[in-house]
Amino acid sequence: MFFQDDTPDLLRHLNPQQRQAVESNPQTSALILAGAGSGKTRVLTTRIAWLLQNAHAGVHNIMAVTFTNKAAKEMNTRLSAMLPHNLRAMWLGTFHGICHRLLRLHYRDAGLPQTFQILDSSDQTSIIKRLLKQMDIDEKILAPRVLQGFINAQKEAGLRAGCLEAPDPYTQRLIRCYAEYEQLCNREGVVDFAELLLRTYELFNTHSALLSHYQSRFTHILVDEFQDTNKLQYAWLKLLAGGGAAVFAVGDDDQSIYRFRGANVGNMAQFLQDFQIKQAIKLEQNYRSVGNILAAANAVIQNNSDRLGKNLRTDAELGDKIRFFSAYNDLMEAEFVVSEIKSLQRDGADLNQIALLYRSNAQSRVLENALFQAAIPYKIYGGLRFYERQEVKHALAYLRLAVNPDDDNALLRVINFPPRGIGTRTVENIQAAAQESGTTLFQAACKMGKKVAPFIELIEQLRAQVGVVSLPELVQSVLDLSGLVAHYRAQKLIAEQERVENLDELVNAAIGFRVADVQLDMLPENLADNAALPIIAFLSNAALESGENQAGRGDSAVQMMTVHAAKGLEFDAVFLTGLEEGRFPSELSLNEAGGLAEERRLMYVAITRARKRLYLSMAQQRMLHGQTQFGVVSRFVDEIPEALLHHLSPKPKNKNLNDNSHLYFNQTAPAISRQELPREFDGFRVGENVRHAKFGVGVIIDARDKNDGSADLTINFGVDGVKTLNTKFAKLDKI
DNA sequence: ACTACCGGCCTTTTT
DNA sequence: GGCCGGTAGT
Repeated sequence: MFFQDDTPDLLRHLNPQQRQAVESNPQTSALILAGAGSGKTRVLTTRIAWLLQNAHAGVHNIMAVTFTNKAAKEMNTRLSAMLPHNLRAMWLGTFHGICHRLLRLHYRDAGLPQTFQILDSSDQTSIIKRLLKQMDIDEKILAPRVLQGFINAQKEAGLRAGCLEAPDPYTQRLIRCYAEYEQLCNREGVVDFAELLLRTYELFNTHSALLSHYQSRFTHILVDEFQDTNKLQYAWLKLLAGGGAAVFAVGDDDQSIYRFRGANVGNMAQFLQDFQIKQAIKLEQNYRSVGNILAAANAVIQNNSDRLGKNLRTDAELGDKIRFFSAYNDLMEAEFVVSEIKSLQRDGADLNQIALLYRSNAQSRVLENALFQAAIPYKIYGGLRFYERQEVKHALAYLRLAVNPDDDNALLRVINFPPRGIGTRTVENIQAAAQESGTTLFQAACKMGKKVAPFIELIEQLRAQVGVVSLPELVQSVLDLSGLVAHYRAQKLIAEQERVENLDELVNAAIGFRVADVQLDMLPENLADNAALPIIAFLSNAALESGENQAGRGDSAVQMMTVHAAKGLEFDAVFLTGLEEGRFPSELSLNEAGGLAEERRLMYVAITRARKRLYLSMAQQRMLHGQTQFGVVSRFVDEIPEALLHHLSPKPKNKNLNDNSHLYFNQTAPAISRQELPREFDGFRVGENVRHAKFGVGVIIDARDKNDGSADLTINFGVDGVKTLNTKFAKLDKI
């Protein structure tokens, strides 16, 4: 064993905290609390390089786990640039990707068919709908999404239907459905996302030789975004590291924003305890944002209790103040954003470096419209991704049937698409026959006679090509023989022609697909004998990867996305819109325990995306879901020290108003002035702002005449909540 | 069997 | 305001 003497090189660009993290004891576990913009990925990758260079581990001893494919790719790229090693033997991937790999390798021990397929969320939804129909349960009584949430939550808690019990009939029914769902998936050879993890966990638990093999192989496990792990992922990790592996976990409790899908911040404290870590290492030096922005972020997040405790600092200059704008309505808010972007553009800003953020996707439309009108290029993230498009899913369903005709979900998807005269009645007959004989739909359909014969014939034709022709050729066959392309081509709408292009793109994806890229060191004897291997790999990849949404990256465009989607990204200028009570923080989150704290972390994530400039804006009136909503400023804006804020005012046309003057309410409202004024209730109108001695400023959201000349006003006071006050008793001032 | 229209619904999102 | 699901009509 020899030690390379270039270690200092590797560490030269690290600050003392980062260096302490990278050089922490290679034999023990560590928790790195990495604040936003503190060089988290750099520490993670440098740690791996350091372990290798100092021979603390070989490439094959390392497992690096991330949450997204993007993060995994990023890490792979950085490592390849840093190291002379061949990284093939290192396991680097998402939790789901790694579990998938383990299940493919040990499918027999895991009790799965070799050709098992992965369900994405929408596949899971349709299975559940089918299940409810089969069990004769009204969707109005038990919503599919409720059942889906229940099943996923149970799996994430590590619980099978068989070990669940409930006193109340409602939960009992949920459990029955869960049990039925498990059977259905097993029969069809499909596995949902949570199942990938749970199966692997159970596989390890029941096959001790297998577990100890991997325990002794992976002596170093590194985990990114540790605050996002759920209970099952943590248990999985603990099990795998149980042989004494050193776990290097990097995370930021202040950026935990996925509790709603099972992420458990408590895992960080649990980890410190379970792995006997004396103290977490904190990275508190921020390299991203100017001083004022960082100060605002720190001020907001300080309102949360139960933090592990961390305060970011920077050596950067203070920079501009944070600009705040209160618009009369959502249209004017969008107008404001447009004019500021134009001004940034005049100053030579790169549009790619401008982000337009919002709490929920529904808010994007008005903003998009305004940008479009102003001819400012924009790119919206978070729409449908490639493999989620219906035409692509249709094509993949045929492909699935070619590998496994027992995939009922895939069969139902395309048995009559494109339309071939197999209606609901016929499908019901097939389903009844299948249930009767306990077979899959395909098996039942084969005995149905001439109505479905052409479809069966089509599937058989595709099956016959498996292993005979190449993957891209098979995809092409699917498109031709199924009539999918012909169907879309026959449509007049331009949107349908785009679908043809997407299907062509699918063939390209198949051409570019390398099995080796996905299933790195799958044991040859396991699958090499199976002619369906390339197709299975291609389908699994489609489900796990769902397709990059990054096309058109080259042209310069304003980046539009939800705050969630912005996590991990950074921009020179950030517009954070819709800062109203009820929107951000979201009304729905306020009802649940810990909901407000999570919204505040979301606000913290949003603020810390900005490098140089941050704009905050709100709309006093907003059209949402077809009705006008009235809003007061978000409490999160109030949590930012006044000294950091610069209030901008709406500028009435042809008037030169002092920018430092106070906010103008209702001064200019071109979009609204066309409307009639709302009815008066004892001198007040719905939508107006009022001031109350105790509750402060609020907005009237509803009014009701009493018969004595007074009126009951329902007023939203923001932080102080919604109150109903009578004009005769409450002292209310119009403002 | 298929299409066209009406009514209810609505966080956040990755795998 | 837009999507999905159910229903009525061809």
